[in-house]
Amino acid sequence: MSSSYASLTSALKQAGLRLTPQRLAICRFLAESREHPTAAMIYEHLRPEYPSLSAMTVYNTLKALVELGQVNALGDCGDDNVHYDADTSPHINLACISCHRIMDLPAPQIEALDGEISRASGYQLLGARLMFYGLCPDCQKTRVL
Amino acid sequence: MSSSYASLTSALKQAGLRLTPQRLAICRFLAESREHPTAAMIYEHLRPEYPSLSAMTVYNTLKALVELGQVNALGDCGDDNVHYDADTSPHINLACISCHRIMDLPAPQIEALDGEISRASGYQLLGARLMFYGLCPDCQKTRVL
DNA sequence: TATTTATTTATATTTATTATAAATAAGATT
DNA sequence: AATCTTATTTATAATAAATATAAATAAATA
Ligand SMILES: [Mn+2]
Ligand SMILES: [Mn+2]
Ligand SMILES: [Zn+2]
Ligand SMILES: [Zn+2]
Repeated sequence: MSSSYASLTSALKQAGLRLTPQRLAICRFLAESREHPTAAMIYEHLRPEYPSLSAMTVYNTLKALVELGQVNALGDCGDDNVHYDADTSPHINLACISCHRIMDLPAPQIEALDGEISRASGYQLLGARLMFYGLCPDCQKTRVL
Repeated sequence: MSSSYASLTSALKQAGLRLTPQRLAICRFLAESREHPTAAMIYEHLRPEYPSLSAMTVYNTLKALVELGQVNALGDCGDDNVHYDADTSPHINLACISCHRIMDLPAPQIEALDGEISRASGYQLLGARLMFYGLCPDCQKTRVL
């Protein structure tokens, strides 16, 4: 389950940032998307509705949300693009190195890990990005490699 | 425990790639390093010994080792640099978002996860990059934020 | 040794992201 | 409401990591 639209927008507001139409649209897309979008994907998706939208605004808003801990930057999944995840709860991201889709898997074990890692390392944990890589069922069929 | 020098070099050899002095030096550094180096770190470290070394050779060798499954590209840890890990066994990488060091934690639970994920998703798993982010004990003391 | 092939190096190019500054919008003040 | 002030957006330029290209070098083969 992704961070809700409400939690994204209220985090921005609490940080003293204005809830502009552009920022609200970016939050809405992040909250509704299940596809771990890149900055470019967000920009292209919103452009029809906001023709004057600039890529800078997308980058700035993503940066703010990441710094507020509302969004994770997952990094690339073989396509050289940084993918973002509005679901910051501990879960496994499963990326296909062929079609570059990223799906989620619930992982109850991970929640338990958190406490153990803190204890073992002395770290103050702030977030996790758990990526497994492989070939999705579809790509296993079609892939020649 | 990192991939050994021997397994890195024999993987290159088996792939039909020549074991040049530059490639051997890169493998040696990867096998001996515990600091999850970036391409730039490898380049700078080897330059005194190999003054003619080109950054392209570092990028090419890393790319080959990643494609052979001998090295993982962990992605950035808040410093906008891709870090590499010659330890491809399932383990947790714990990155400090302040000093950007990455340490390893053994995680027996992770090995069990692998099978469960395959079963649940139908994916053919090829690797994992497990990053936890936080503040290391040192940075918890000094950090103002 | 000569020939072929792989690799390295040097250089140019690409491209995602960041920086900068002007234009615009919003909020506050009178 | 009109003016002032600040935040935000946009357009543009700059940055820098990674990639592509091609000449130079090294290694393997005949
Ligand atoms: Mn996810
Ligand atoms: Mn590691
Ligand atoms: Zn796929
Ligand atoms: Zn630290």
